[in-house]
Amino acid sequence: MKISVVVEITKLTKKAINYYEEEGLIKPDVNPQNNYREYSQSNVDELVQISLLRQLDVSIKEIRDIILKPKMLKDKLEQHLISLDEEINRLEKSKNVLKSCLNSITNSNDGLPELTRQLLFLNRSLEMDEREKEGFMKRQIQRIFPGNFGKMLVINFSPFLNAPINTKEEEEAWLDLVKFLDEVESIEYSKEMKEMYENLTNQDMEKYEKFLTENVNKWIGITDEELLAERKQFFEIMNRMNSDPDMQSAWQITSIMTKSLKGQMKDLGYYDKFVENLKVLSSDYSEYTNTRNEFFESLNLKVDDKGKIEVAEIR
DNA sequence: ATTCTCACA
DNA sequence: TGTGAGGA
Repeated sequence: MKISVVVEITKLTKKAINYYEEEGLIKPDVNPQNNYREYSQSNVDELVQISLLRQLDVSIKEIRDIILKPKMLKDKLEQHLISLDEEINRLEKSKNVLKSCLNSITNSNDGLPELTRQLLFLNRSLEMDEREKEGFMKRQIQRIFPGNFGKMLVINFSPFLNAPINTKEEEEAWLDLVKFLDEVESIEYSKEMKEMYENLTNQDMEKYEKFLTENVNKWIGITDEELLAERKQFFEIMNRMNSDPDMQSAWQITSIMTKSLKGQMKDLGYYDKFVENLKVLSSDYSEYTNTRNEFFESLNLKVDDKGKIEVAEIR
């Protein structure tokens, strides 16, 4: 049969059929009179097979190998599956990077230079190893929250900043986090806030760090009994504070200040971008912060305007 | 109608 | 990895 009927059967184009012959995938007879090809049924069968493999994105070279050595079929297809997976990963990565760029690029009209800057930055962030990531985050936290407050945050997060990135979700979270850290401006503390935190001494910070490193593990995988003990201890402390007027006023001041700081941090996107993404990146942090939040919610604390802490119920 | 070659993406 | 133009 001539090429036009083969086109009908196989749904391939003439161009493709000619090309496959040129590449040595089929060998139709040639009419010496006019150089027209005479395609046999087996030629057509081969073309159908080629067409199917091409739709699966198997390369001409691989198809040729398979035809030459049919034993290679399984091997080649397995190999091809792997390369498709790699391709998918590559595309997913591009997708994530692009998605991250897109949000911030829409409202800023800096155009191409800004996009390039972000692409460069995000791509580099994906190549960081755990050590670099940790360093990057600590530096940025310090930049956004200058002074002792930032130091305390770094201490807070240190145990959770070195989580490896394995899944797509984690990569997406990481990119979102990097973008947040990159574009957010550093915070302006209120005067009182500044005073309070800058009055902290190095010893204070060391104490805080010691306290925290000892406490982090306690909250991960905590048992019900331990939770109950924690509860009791907490109420005791609260009661002691309530009976001490100095403590009360101090508590009142800090509670007012942290409230306004929390609002500032929320406006920055600290909770939505930083905390949420870190939860995705570090299951330890997710568990730590969730159990702690549950714990404090379960206490049902209220601080009245005199700085007295209302303890809902003690069980 | 088909093939060939070349330039092009 | 093909496609399109254009001549034979």
